[in-house]
Amino acid sequence: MHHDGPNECDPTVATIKDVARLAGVSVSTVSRVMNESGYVGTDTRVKVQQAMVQLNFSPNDIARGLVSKKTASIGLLIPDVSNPFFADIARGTEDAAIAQGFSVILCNSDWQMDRERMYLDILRGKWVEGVVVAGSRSPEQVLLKAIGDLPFVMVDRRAVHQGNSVWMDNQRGAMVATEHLFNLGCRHLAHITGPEHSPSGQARHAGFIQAVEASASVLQTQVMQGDFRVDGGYRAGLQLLQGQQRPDGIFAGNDLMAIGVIHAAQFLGLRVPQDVSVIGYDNIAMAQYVAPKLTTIDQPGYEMGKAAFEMLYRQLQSEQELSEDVEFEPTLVLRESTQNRGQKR
Amino acid sequence: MHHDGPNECDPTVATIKDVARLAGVSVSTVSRVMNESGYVGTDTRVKVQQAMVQLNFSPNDIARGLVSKKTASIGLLIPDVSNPFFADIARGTEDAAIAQGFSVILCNSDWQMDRERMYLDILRGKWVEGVVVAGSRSPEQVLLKAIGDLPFVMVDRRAVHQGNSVWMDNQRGAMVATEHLFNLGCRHLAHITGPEHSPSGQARHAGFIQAVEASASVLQTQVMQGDFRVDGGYRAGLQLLQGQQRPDGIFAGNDLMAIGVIHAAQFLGLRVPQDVSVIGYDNIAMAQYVAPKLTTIDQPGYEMGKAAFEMLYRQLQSEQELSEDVEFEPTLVLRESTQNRGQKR
DNA sequence: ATGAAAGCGCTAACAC
DNA sequence: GTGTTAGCGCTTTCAT
Repeated sequence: MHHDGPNECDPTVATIKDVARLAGVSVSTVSRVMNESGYVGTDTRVKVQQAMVQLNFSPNDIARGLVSKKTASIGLLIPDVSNPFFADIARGTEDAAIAQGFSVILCNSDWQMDRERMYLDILRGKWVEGVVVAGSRSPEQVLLKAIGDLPFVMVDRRAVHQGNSVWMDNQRGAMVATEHLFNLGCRHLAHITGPEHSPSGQARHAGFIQAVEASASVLQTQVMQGDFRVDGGYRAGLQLLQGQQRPDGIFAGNDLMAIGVIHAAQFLGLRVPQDVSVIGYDNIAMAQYVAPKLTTIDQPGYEMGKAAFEMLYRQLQSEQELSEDVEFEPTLVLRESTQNRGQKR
Repeated sequence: MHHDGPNECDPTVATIKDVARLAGVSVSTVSRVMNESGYVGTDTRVKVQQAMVQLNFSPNDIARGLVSKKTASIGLLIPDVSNPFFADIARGTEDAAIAQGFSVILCNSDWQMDRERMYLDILRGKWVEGVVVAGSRSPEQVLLKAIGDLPFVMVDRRAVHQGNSVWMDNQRGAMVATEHLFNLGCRHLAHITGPEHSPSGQARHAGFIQAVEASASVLQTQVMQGDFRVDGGYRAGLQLLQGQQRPDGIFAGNDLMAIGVIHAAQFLGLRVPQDVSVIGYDNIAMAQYVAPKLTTIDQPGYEMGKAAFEMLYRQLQSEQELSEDVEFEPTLVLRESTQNRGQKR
């Protein structure tokens, strides 16, 4: 028999059995004291607890999960953690999760549907209790199908059929941005969109259009396709700023592209904001460190991630699938890249 | 009996038993076909596979892990994902992990030892197969004790007693940075350090000192305490630049502080690099978008994270604890924030 | 108040 | 080739 004596210093981890043996009780009693379930005599409890510390016992969550079907872990499916916005979401989600004793499994999909599907399958196999999906650009039906019966909450995108998403009204945020430009006296507005299938990009585009149409004065407008990256903003900015009708106000679909636009302007010898105002979207950390400091619409990634987990957690507790969507307000962050038309400096 | 008929559309997930029943074979046969272990007749294999797809079967990794002691998951213990450097590490680690079918559990410690300890305990309970620890500032002995017998690799810090760390020679990188300043003709050098207990900060400080001492010409030098954040760099920069002996070259312990220094200089009406050259460390994405673009020492977070997982994986395969440390070369990234003393522009 | 025993979903000898 | 059986570490009735 290969029984290790309980006081032997063995390299293998102590199990509930070892504790039981050492304490001279049954495994169920040990189980009771760890879970504080059922009645246990004070003296036995003490004996067991001593045995636990003596053996440096820590329960095997895997075995526990097998029985209870609870793993105290969730999946976080995002396009890319090295994108600051998603990194913030990740941090918010993880903070909220650990506060409830949950762990989060990180999955980077790079916006690819097949990777999302793959991760979802893996997560299911690991019996995560739910999943936070952020920034997906996949068609809703396909995505929902891949999620299957996993409890989930969606971030940065509104799920049409569900009451479980955390989002911002990107359209309204875009309107705020556009109106800001208009209020500054800009009359020739341009917008640089996100990549083609980005829901948030589309919403922002729609907001730009809506704000422009709502405005009384006739405006000239241009729209250019971007990609949410500095380079795309730079290229679009170059084209816009060299065109026949140079815009006096540019709303870039996100901060990265706004930074690209500013570079383009500087390359062309144009001054921001004197010659052209530029506003971004997201309010990434970098926005306050570039020159000129970027005016933008704030998108609170950390809070959104936090809210997402909390929403998921509520779902898990109550067994009811739908709760109320959480909506964040887009707020204008005024900095140096926009200024009143004609204002000197 | 609550047996669900195999063709009934039940909400509960199919198990290996259900597959076995549907295919009319035993569970071990099913197990054999999923694991491609042992002999299975072609016809039986087909039957089983059909049953699997029909039931949309996917094996329960929890149960599997209970038996095999393998969970195909690791922990990633970092201070903060919203720090771009660690986000890059996270991405690199995750990419390398998923390539081997491993999942990574994200843990943010905020540099706090007790959080590190807490996460390590949780990870142990979840039976992760190993852990990648990056950026810790805890005393080595304490940290190693908390890690216990978990296989691990350390990133951004060299473990004294182990042969399992991925790191950069920060001291040498700092020497490169300092020498660059010196070669540019700077004669009054200043260094802004990281927070007190940061190993990388200390190494960079040491490198600065060493480079200065190695230089033949007598130099004036100053060292100021920083905190690795923009604000700390700003404050230190202000003090340095307003002092009696204004430095003509500043080596900031990281890029964030370098950006702070540049802001301080601009606030004081000083030009960078004409009046003072500034060099950072890390080469974060932001470095190329600030004005002037930051000269810095590159630290390849993504590659380091990738290397870390691969090293851990090798360890797990070979059962041997020690392999060779992986060392990355610090490389100078020349941009606009440094220039030859006296050079006009 | 405590123990015995069944079983979570799967793997791995060991039989046949 | 395929089935039987005994666990993995734990929870949970059900007795006692």
